[in-house]
Amino acid sequence: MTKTMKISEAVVRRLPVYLRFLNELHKKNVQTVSSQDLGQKLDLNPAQIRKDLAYFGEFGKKGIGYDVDYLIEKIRQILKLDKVIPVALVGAGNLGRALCNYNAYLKDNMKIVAVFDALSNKVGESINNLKVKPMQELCPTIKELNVRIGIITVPAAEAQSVANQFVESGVEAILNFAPIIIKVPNEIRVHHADFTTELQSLAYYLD
Amino acid sequence: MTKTMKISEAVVRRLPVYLRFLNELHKKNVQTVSSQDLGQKLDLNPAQIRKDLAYFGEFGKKGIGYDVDYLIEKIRQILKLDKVIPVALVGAGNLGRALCNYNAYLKDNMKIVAVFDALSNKVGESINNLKVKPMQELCPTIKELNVRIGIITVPAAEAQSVANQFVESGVEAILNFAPIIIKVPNEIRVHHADFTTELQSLAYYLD
DNA sequence: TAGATTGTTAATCGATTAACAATC
DNA sequence: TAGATTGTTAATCGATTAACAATC
Repeated sequence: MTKTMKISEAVVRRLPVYLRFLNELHKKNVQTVSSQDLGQKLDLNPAQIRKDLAYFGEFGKKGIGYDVDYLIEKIRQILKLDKVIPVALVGAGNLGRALCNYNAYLKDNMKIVAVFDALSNKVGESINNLKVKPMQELCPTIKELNVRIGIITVPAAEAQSVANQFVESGVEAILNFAPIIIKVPNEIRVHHADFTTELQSLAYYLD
Repeated sequence: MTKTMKISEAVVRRLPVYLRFLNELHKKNVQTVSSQDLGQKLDLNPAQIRKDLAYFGEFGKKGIGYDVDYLIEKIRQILKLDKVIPVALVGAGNLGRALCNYNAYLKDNMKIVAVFDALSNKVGESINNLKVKPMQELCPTIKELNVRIGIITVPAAEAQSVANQFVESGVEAILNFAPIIIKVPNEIRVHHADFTTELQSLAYYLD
């Protein structure tokens, strides 16, 4: 079924979750896993997991399940994590620093290769072996390092301007942590990762 | 339509987005807003916005739109943000510190009132006027301060244990930043805010 | 009154789940 | 062979969007 076909966002968002758990199984030397097992651990319906994977190919064996290592390889390919993806981050505040230091965890081929900040007292600081650069260097650096994804961790007031600069520099996708909806051309993908929204929607479920 | 009725998660997640934008309008002294305006700014269908709000009451005026201040008040009530909600955080690493310092932004009545860490060298540190406490004090402190929401910013390996302690202490909802699915009793609400997942699903959309 | 915009019903669209033949 | 589990179709469920009468 590897045809061209719009895969729903919900499916795409589950793939990294599968990948993460498969990586754990790999570390534990588990060879094989069934959709049943996966579903139980990830709180998902097994049929859904099988269907998700089947959009991209026939990765399992009937009566057996999925080979862990093979499935890891396949999901990495699907998510384009089979080669290193250079990422840039703007906003060397607390959150930005946290994400940079997480770099180690971003093993699956995501690598923050440049950090920028508008404040001159931040510029030149070292974060996880990266020197913070001034905003003027954003565009040339992004082009030079072939950065494909941009992360925004600046205050809301500056987020749109940073997004514009990312777009002009040729970034293809943006992860925005600022609490504001940023507008970009259709061909650029934006994900919003705003934890105040997350926290406030949690409050609804309090008794 | 203020009946008891299961409101879908998708609806609840949009409410904080509305609230945030309405707060902006309020600051600009805008009196009234239509679902049309809202939809355009937030990239949502106007009909959807009207429907979302209509689950909770009749907040608009036909031919006019919604009174900004009144709608803010109503959404705050719906999200239970009309009184202060005490929040606790475990894990005083980079991410934890970032969230604590964000406290200022959490104006809408979410307040981090306690921070914990398992490492003795972290304990006693001051973050945003809060002293980091050792894990043994988690349960008594949470009960004393009536903490209702817990935030987890520890490594994946410790996240489940922290969640268990939150649950035992009487926390009602958890926001988990650790890259692992944590298991809790049904009556506890958990939201996962894992940015590696977010970043990896972005990669899918690269050309 | 004419124009605008809500609240709500009906229509559409899409995603999840159940069921089962195929097969390891 | 008997048991397990996939891939996939069909059934269900739920969410989004369109349309429009009500009304400010």
